[in-house]
Amino acid sequence: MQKTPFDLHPSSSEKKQPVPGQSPSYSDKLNSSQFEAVRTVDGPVMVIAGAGSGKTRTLVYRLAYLVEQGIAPENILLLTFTRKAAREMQNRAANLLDEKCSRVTGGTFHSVANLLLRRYCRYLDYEPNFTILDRGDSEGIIHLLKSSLNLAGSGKKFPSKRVVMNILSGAVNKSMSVVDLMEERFSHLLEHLEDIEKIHKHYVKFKFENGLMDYDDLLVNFKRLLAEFPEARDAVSKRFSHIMVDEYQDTNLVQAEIVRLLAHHHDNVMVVGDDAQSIYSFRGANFRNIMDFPGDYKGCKIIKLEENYRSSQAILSVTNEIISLAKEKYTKKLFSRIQKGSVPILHGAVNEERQAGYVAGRIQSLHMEGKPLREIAILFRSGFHAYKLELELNSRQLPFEKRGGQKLTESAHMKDVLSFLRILVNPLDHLSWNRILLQLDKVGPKTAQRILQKTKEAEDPLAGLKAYPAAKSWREGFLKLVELMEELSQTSSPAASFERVMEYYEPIFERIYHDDYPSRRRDLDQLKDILSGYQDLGSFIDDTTLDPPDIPPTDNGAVDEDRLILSTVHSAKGLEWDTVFIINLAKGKFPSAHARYNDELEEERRLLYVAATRARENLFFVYPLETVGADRRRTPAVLTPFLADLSPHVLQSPISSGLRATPYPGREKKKKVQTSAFAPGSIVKHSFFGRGRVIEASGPRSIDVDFSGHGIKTLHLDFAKLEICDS
DNA sequence: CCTTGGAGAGTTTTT
DNA sequence: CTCTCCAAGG
Repeated sequence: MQKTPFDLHPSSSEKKQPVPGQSPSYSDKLNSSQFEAVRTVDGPVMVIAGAGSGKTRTLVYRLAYLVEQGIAPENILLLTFTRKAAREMQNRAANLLDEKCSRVTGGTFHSVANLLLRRYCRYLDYEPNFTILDRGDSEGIIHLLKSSLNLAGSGKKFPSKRVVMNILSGAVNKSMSVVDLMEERFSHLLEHLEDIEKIHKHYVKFKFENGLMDYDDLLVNFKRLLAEFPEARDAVSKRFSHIMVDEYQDTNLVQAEIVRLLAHHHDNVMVVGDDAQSIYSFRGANFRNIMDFPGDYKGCKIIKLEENYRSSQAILSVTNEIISLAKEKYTKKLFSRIQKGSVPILHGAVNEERQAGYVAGRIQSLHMEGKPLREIAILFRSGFHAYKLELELNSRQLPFEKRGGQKLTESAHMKDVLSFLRILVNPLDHLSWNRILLQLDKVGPKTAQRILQKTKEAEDPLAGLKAYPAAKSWREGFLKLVELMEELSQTSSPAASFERVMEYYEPIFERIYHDDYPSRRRDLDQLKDILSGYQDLGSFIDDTTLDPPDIPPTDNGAVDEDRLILSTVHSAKGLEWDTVFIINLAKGKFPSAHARYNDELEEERRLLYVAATRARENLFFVYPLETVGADRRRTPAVLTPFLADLSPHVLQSPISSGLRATPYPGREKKKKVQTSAFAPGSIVKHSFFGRGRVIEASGPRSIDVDFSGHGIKTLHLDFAKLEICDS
């Protein structure tokens, strides 16, 4: 695994001269807006870059341009959404100009925060060997706290660790207090407010005492470092004279503040983004950041990129319509000069099996016409939506690769192994210790806690562990563990440690996962391969949480096999294919049934926009007319409202296939409820909020309703299940 | 206090 | 389906 160089104190004797003769001819390769963005070196710039408008190209050329202007690559900071994106841009800039470009500091906010915190965290009373927690780890701590605080009782319907984490993390990412967030989004759980606050307090304490940081801490602590310790801020911010931020619409408030602090001395910041593609608000992303940028940076230059170089005009006609119904946006209209390709197709299949059959069939004919499979993608809202399709593709022997969803290091057996390695780096990590102790037969949560309590009191943890009076029933296993830990403290190379851990873990592994350990073993082998690329255990551990590898496709030895891509829309961001299928475009699936509030539905709309703008030539919208719920009950499905009202000419809808359940004439405006049906003051009933009183129409298709106990909600008539009650 | 089996529930998206 | 929770047995 190629690591990004990140030396904070580079030898300052770096040559800063442009390489003659190698300069790319910028103005030939860029349109005028792009060129303008590239050559603006100093001062704040905001680039509003529509989908496919050459955003990455602009960033890459600007990177090269800055270096050519004599700015040392080490002084440039490139913040991107994924580490892969950063790497790609660095490489492309290096190809364009000079190898030096790959020495630019690049990565996600989280990875950059991590690298700097490793160096400066002593200001915050953290030791530099802190461990980063992933989502599952955080929930594990919540679970421990729930039991130790006696909140897990059977009678109490206390929210699950997952929900608790949603609340705690949501509060950080939205820069809100727990109370405020709960009142706004979790009002049905307000009765547990006190206990949740209590868990919160202990959670923060636990992390601090054990040298742990979760994803949110990386950002928050980084911000604190910059805001509260001028010495550290000056050191860091002087280091980066020029900052570029990609996907700015998906940053949250904390991240925006980090940028503000980093640019404190010079304001040399370029942010690039597209408000229409903001799809991470569940993680606290706030496209207000992009709206507010010009106000926060005096003299900001705004540049819009509106020419699309990716998709045919036929595709853009649909996507422009989809997004035109959005509530709030920077107005821009994308256009394209690409005329090839046909009008996008809307297809309703009788059920999900037929939907899968339709997609697979279409793909087979495209493939037969000579289209490589890797140029075709199938996109969906959630990972499990592709389940039936995967079966179908398997039975037709169409090779595919699924992206998004479960990560390699998220499964239990992987966490088991990683726990040992984590402890080697950070012996205070009691979450990992706990996990290891629970692997012992006859040791459960209570015993594990007692052992840990003793170790904590001891001066030397390992000696403390060794001295613990083990009960007969589990003594044997315990001694093996002690032996392992003693030996591990002697080993030096990560690979050797791993070997030794596996030797110990193997029998435990087979006992714990006796049902299916053979299939899990593949993952462990995979982990070994990845580890072999590292010299330093610490950075390996970091990467398993900051850049967790996807579960690799199960190919039969063929490395470069031509494969279809199956992906969630989120994971497809920034990518493009000749042909794109978007499946399960039915109400309750896309938009997700979880999106209830108006702003959540707006985000679902943008999500569909992102999905559709991935296509270059061919675009298929597919939906089933019937779905099967969790209880195997078949329920009729309806086309997603985002596509229901588009102009007839932008979509091709093959009625001839005879699959359209509701014939056109019948489904005119008649079925749609108008806002006028809800007079202010009338009483309505909502499936989730109960009874409420209508206040007013807040938009063409939405009304504000006051629900006792839930407050005032804005409801969209196309989505909300509302009944009018006689008052 | 631990294990185990069975029933139940709840399923987004990612760093 | 897959985790999670619970109750009974050891």
